[in-house]
Amino acid sequence: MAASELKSAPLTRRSLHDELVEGMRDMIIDGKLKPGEKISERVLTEHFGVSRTPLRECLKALAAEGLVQLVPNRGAVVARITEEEIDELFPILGALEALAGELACARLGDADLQRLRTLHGRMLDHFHYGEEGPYRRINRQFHQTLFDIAGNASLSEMYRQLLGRIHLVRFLVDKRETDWQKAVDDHERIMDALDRRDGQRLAVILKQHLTETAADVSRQSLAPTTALAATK
Amino acid sequence: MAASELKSAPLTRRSLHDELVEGMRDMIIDGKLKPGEKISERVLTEHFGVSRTPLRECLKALAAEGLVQLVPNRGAVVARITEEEIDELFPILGALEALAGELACARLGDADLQRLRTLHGRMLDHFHYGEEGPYRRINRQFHQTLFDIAGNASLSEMYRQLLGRIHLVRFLVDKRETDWQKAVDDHERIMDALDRRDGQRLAVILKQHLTETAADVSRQSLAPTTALAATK
DNA sequence: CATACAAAAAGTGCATACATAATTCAATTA
DNA sequence: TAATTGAATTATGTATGCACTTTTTGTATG
Repeated sequence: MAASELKSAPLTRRSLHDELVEGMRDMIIDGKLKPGEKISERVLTEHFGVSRTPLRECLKALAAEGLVQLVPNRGAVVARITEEEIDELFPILGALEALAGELACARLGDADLQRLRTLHGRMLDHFHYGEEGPYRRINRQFHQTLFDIAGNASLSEMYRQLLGRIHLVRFLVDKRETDWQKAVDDHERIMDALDRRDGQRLAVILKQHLTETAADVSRQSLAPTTALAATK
Repeated sequence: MAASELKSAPLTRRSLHDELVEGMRDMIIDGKLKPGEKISERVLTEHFGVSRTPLRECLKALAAEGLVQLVPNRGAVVARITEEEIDELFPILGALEALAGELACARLGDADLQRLRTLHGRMLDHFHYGEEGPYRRINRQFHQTLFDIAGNASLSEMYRQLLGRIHLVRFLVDKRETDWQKAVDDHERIMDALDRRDGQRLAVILKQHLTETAADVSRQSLAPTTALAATK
């Protein structure tokens, strides 16, 4: 309409509610709020310096996203992921990754391939030096890049959302080196399929890759899950 | 308000916000609120007989679900689906269906198979009599049953959510008989794969089935989309 | 000492009130 | 008459208040 000649930065004025969603999401993903933990409206309104209204709106949105669980008349708790849910979510993640891989292959440019190769190389380095944190960071980046290349924004968004829920297990998981080795092997095969631009094969590998990860996670997460529940 | 002496049904006391989400979802899916249409808080609070607070909470949730679009300082509108989004969503739906088919095949009991056969038969009948509405109803039921059999609640929920968004195009689509014939052929192949309990094949067919549907829809939806935008 | 009960405290759910941004519409001017 | 401006209206965004539910705590009782 009218004066759409936005001066310097009038854009930043997002709604309070939106910033809260992002802030809360980060707090949950970063583990400042742990799965199963009660979400006190009073504490959080003070922390963010807002009133209850936008905070509660934010909680509804996060609940729809699956990061928060609302209990009638008893407020909200950070969603706690169960073993069943893990078993459910990983196959879905696998299907989405497979699709992303297929789409990415179909649009894969030389520059894209180079970018993935670089990331893969850095992952290998971190693996050989046993640097698990950095490895995982680059790993996430690799998969994210694959989705970016796929060029399906809705798919990326679903992936991000699912990953957020699944990362709730990260407090419970202690990946062993044997599994790590297998993951690295998988990534070799992923790169190979990418090099050949074989979307079908890539899809199969990615799906299988995720299935293995699922088996790995759910095997280890059972006991700590219940332990956390008891945490005051 | 007042006398909440719910003797017989004490369980039903869900939060007001929850009921609103359901009500609004129905209104959108049923087309009482059309894509692109402005959502007036005043009108809806009067319609549902609630205050703005729970209604606004409900809108945040629906926005997270993708059925509503929030415009800062300008309220909410029913999400309008674009051609790009359709092209993005159908492959995702295809991937989810493929996964569901695979999982369902692995758990398929004789009773399940019988149930699907019955539904398939009814679909064929409706097709031969040219009853498109009933055909689609049973068709939805068929696919829903497939997801039920798959036994992955998270997958079903994602399917339901995606379908909600995709159904926003239903005001725009006018499926032709040729396409319908192809869909029916696909369903024959789907039943065949189910009979053989061949999950791999079923996955491929379902995925392809959805891809065809996507091509069908997006071809016809372009013009009416913009037309609707102008609707007062 | 454990249990049961009741009153108080705290917390949630919803409604209302206030502040601010967007829209409308009439009056003024070119 | 068309365009523009600015007050008035309307709507949204946030804060606060009230009613009701849940939880806690203190007290009495077995």
